[in-house]
Amino acid sequence: MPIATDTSAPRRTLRPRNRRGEGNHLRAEILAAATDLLDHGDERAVTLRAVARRAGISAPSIYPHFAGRPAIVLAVIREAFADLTGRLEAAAGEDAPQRLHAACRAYLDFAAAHPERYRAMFGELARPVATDSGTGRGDLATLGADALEVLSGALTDCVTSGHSTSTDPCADAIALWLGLHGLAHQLAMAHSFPWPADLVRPFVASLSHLDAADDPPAPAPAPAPAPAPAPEYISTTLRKNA
Amino acid sequence: MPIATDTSAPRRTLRPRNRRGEGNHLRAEILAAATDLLDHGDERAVTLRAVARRAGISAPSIYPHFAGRPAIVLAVIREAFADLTGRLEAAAGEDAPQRLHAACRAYLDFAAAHPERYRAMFGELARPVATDSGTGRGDLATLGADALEVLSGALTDCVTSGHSTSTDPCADAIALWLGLHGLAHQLAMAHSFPWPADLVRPFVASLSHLDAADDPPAPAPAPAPAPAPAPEYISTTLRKNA
DNA sequence: TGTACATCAGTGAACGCGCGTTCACTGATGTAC
DNA sequence: TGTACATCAGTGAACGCGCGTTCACTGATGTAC
Repeated sequence: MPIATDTSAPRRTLRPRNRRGEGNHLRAEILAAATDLLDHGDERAVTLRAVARRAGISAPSIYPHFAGRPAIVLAVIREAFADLTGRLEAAAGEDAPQRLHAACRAYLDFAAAHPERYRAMFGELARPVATDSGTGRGDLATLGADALEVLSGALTDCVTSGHSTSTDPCADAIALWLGLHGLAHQLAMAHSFPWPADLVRPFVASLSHLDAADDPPAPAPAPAPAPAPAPEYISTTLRKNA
Repeated sequence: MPIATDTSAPRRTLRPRNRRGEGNHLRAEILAAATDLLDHGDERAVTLRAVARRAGISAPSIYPHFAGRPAIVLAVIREAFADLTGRLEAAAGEDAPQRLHAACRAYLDFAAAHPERYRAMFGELARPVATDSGTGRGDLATLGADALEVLSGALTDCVTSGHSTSTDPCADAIALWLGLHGLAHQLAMAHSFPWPADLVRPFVASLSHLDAADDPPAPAPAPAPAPAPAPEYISTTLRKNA
């Protein structure tokens, strides 16, 4: 069996070449092709040649725009973090708790909509920076911080407006994000979304120490809320311990 | 630049062949070699030929023991889940809350000790089962459930023994595991461990609704506990919002 | 006890493949004169 | 306005590599007689 399996796309179209002076348009197309490959496969599918095929260009045409394969992946990740941060900032609500909830949902929606992308983002963040130094991976941490800061700020707003009883918003912001990350990773794993909203809401509320009065009453506060679309190894355990 | 970078191990030793009838000993050695490669690189480093090199055998010698590369990875993951479950079950304590805390620490220690392994475990769990059906990936979910059930059971014990005020241990077991997973993933990313224990403890206690009286007093309950070894994008955010 | 033989454990060479990267090139297009 | 030219955008062929997998094989070892 050959290594790659995507032999179905020999060349998408006879792509018209950019006009003189607009060569950098190709950079965005390469990035889009790489993101597409990541979303519909996994990180291993993002090879230089596969990206070139997807973009409808020859492989060497990538080099004027990216130093090589790692540079492409890095750019995809960087763009994804910027996208995530933008979505978090765009989350709106009438008051601070609603804004916090909206931001959390935006975070989880992002992970659910682009599971492999989300995994790759934090996977790349995970690698020790020393692997290939000097390629500008340091600012990935900054990008992660930008996204996290939005959440952290929303929680702080809840505290200052009196909607959260958190006595240590500093630590609770960490806890909230850790919880969201666990949940998001879980959402990225379980391809059966949408996830029931009544799992997310109390989870966020609990970690944020939000007043229960701020929450709309849950549709069914039964002891066993029957998490139907949950992945097997969650629902199995629940059934055993319920 | 070539694809793989590990050219430093042409052949470890002239490995003596197993005696007649003991050929299946090699299976364990192959598994150990693959696990070793995973721990010291990433999942992409686990190629069939690299495993063979590490094990000191020729590449075709793997086939009597494993159907191919995916089968090796799958076996590594399966073994890792069994290992994790065993560690959780071995966690001891004088009462239910201590057992729960010990299990949580064992969980996090596992992730911190074998970051790439931990990531690969849940990464493999994440892939849709339909990718290569019939290769026995279904029971991965069962393995995940086994590990989770230990945690879930420990939390239930806390409730029945009156140490947890959780009114919905079913949902809280999910929340606890999600939080742990987020924390574990974070630990797997931040290579600077040991993580401060006073971050984990309140986190677990909060998610488990443990009575505060059960906890030993924190060493320094200052508002800003100065999470020194935290990864940059956490500590940065904290500093900004502190 | 000796010997032929079946089986086991593992090897070495070879295959075709996709990969990353290089090199010299081609044709279009804007610009200087 | 016309024309030579520099530059730009991108190509096609080729390289050496490691990969997964196959095939026929080799030598040791236990076993039947």
